[in-house]
Amino acid sequence: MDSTTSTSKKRRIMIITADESVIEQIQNNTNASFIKSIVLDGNGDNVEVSQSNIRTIQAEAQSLPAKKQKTGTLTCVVCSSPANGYNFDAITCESCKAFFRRNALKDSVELECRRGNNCDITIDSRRRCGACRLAKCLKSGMNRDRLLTAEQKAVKLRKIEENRNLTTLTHSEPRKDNQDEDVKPIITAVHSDAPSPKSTNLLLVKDVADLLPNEPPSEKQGLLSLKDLQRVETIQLSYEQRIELAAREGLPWNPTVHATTLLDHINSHSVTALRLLSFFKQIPEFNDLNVHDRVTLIKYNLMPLTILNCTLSYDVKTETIQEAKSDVPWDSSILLTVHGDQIYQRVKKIFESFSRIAKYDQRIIQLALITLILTKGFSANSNVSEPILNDGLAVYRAQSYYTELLWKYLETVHGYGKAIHIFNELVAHFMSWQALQNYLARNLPKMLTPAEMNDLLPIMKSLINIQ
DNA sequence: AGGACACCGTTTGTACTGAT
DNA sequence: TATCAGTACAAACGGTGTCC
Ligand SMILES: [Zn+2]
Ligand SMILES: [Zn+2]
Repeated sequence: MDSTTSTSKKRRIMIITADESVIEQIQNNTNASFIKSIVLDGNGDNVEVSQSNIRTIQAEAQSLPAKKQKTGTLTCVVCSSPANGYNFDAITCESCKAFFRRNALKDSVELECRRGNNCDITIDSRRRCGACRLAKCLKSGMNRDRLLTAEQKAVKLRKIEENRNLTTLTHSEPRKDNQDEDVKPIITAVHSDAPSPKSTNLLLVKDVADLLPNEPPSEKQGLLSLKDLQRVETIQLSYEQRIELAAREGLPWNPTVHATTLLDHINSHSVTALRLLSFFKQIPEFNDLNVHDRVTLIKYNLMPLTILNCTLSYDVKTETIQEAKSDVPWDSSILLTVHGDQIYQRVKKIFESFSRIAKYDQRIIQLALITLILTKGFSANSNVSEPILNDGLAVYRAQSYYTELLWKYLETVHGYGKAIHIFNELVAHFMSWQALQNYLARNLPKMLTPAEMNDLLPIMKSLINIQ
């Protein structure tokens, strides 16, 4: 583009470009009040873009300082009002930025055009139709992915809060019993601009509210960094991808087939196990371990993790577990018939406890799964001697990393108090599960006839550890 | 019937904050 | 320092009820 010289009173701007957004940028490149009058002028009859491609603009007599020019050079690609820079990957004005932040995740039901989905969006008409404005935002290159997720917002908030605490602590001597109640604003603040109660985007509101700290952690350090959060997100994705990955490598059992006998049930479990394995294989620290150690960890730790793993696919309503859409859902009745009511109730209690955590935040369970698969001697079965790890240090390092990640995630996202509570719950119930699981593992082979033992899938044979 | 107007929840625009 | 997410808050909007 070219902008030619200007006399003291007039400036002529010529735009030569195929990029409409550039044209729009240049269109309104002087001080806002003046631009407004120009736009109003042409807008009475719905300006067509071509008409304003080349436009003569009179600059105000007063000389504009350089800084003014700098902030006024850009034009919103959505509505053509003055812009400052990129917002969500497009050059937009502040109001389109705010609009996009508030509406980008709404669907066509919440934002519906009352005309023909082709409303013109200008600085004056932009607020007349949210649907078309959002459509134009997206068409103009604004990117939903640039919105921070609830978790990311919580992380950011925590960081700010942490900094505040730190600076106030270092600046003023800590007073003992301070009755001042100026901690609140942070908490109320988040809600004020959140979607209103009427909006259906309640999930987000709830998320953010839940994520807020209840009490400031006395800890000064060790909160989740953005990288950490991305890692957690990747882990969640890996977990979701396990189904497809496992399917690609081939399953020894058809998960769409209903299992009737105990043998069938056990064999059908190979699908769950292989999927879980596919999840772990996506974890770099796990995958980098040497083969022997990997096999050892899987062989001794995978099956006990089933109870945790299943909570992620548990449907509270139907009380069934279903990992993939096409899978046959199954329930706990087999446990009751095989192990009896007493055992069943104990397992159920533990399961429900984990299930509550899973329902609260699946990522906690996913991180716990990784932490626990990396836990040496986890099966704690005195009868079976577990092989020694080749590179125990690497396993230990990986395990510490994920333990810490889990803790940081818990503390940052759910707050210190909740983190303690959840962590306690996880550990306590897992310890009782260990004991119970040992008992079950020892009993299971007794329930099968020798012939059935023979029909066990090889993978299940090795996972159940018979011999 | 209908215009003027207060009321009130929602939406929008803008100033400002803070991390990177 | 510049940039770009976010929050805070006030103005604008739009639907509703009330009075005349
Ligand atoms: Zn705009
Ligand atoms: Zn429209």
